[in-house]
Amino acid sequence: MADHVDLVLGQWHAQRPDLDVSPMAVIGRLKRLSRLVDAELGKTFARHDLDRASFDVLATLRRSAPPHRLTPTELMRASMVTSGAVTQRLDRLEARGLVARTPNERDGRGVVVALTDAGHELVDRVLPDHLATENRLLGALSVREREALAGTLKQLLESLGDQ
Amino acid sequence: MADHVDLVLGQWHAQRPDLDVSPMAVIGRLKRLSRLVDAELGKTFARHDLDRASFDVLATLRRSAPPHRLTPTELMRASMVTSGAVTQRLDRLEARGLVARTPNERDGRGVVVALTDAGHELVDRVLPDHLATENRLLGALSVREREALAGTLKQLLESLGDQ
DNA sequence: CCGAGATACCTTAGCGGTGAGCTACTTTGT
DNA sequence: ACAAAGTAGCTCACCGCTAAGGTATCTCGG
Repeated sequence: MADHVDLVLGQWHAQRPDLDVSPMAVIGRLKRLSRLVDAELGKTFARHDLDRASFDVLATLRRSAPPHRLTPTELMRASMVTSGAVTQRLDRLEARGLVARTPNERDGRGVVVALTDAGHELVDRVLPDHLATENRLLGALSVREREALAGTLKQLLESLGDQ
Repeated sequence: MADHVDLVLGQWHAQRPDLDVSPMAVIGRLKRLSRLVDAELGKTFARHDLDRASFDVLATLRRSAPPHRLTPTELMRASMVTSGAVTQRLDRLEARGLVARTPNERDGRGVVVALTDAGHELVDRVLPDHLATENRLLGALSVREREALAGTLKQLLESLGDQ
């Protein structure tokens, strides 16, 4: 069987046989899969009147130790977006009453973001659905294959200095 | 060793031991790796005064059979973006003289997009640099590991109906 | 204890993408 | 031959993010 990237590799081979395009077999598929997965996960979030960015914040707060409070800087580091993006995400979530900002008592420059009861309930309601979607997306792989894939991806992330 | 996703999985286990969050070991790393790779590839494109979107169009045209002409619809299918995005990408590339739009003689509704000489030269100049970057990003993996990874990703893409 | 530099968060202009909807043209079915 | 449906490409309002820069506060060496 052939996927889109196989076609691309074949085209390159025909047009530029002098180039070694083998890295594209991995990187091209990575990008393509990431896009497809993102779109699918987005559908699940939409069913709960959420988007990826908002869920990202709620989930990061939810999985932190009680009382589920983090600073915007901590949220920024976890989410790989800029500080401006975090500010805007929090503005939206705060307007919906899903998180609350309070002054940081230990640092006059800062604030602390906490899940509200509504935010806590929402993220706990979405989580099982989200995990089911993720599980479905990996349905083609055995448990052993998933573990091997996770290991390889981890190896790559570490080599690129993640965390 | 532990990467960011290992920490996330540990947090979920502590806060919600009832949930099986194992799919995140794959999907979380996929998203994170895709972001890191995108950022690195972007640096290479920036050195050539390009961005990912523009290179995507130029490369798609370049690898198609001579005379390297495609319709906007074909470009849309290859790039996984909407028709509006393709129009805007072509507007930018056309303004820079890297592609040219001509009426489609076979279909009065359509146009045909061709690489100009300048576009052809630019993409051929960027390609080796781009492939070197991709190769460097995969440096942590052996050839055998890369092939296995490509195979697993392909399996997933096919299961999700890619192409 | 003070001044320099670092840090936390926010603001804003600009960018590329989406999604809805438009016009023009082609295809299909009778 | 013609109406209906489909398709090609474009337009535009909106959205979330980035990058640059601002203000307020903290930290730390001298």
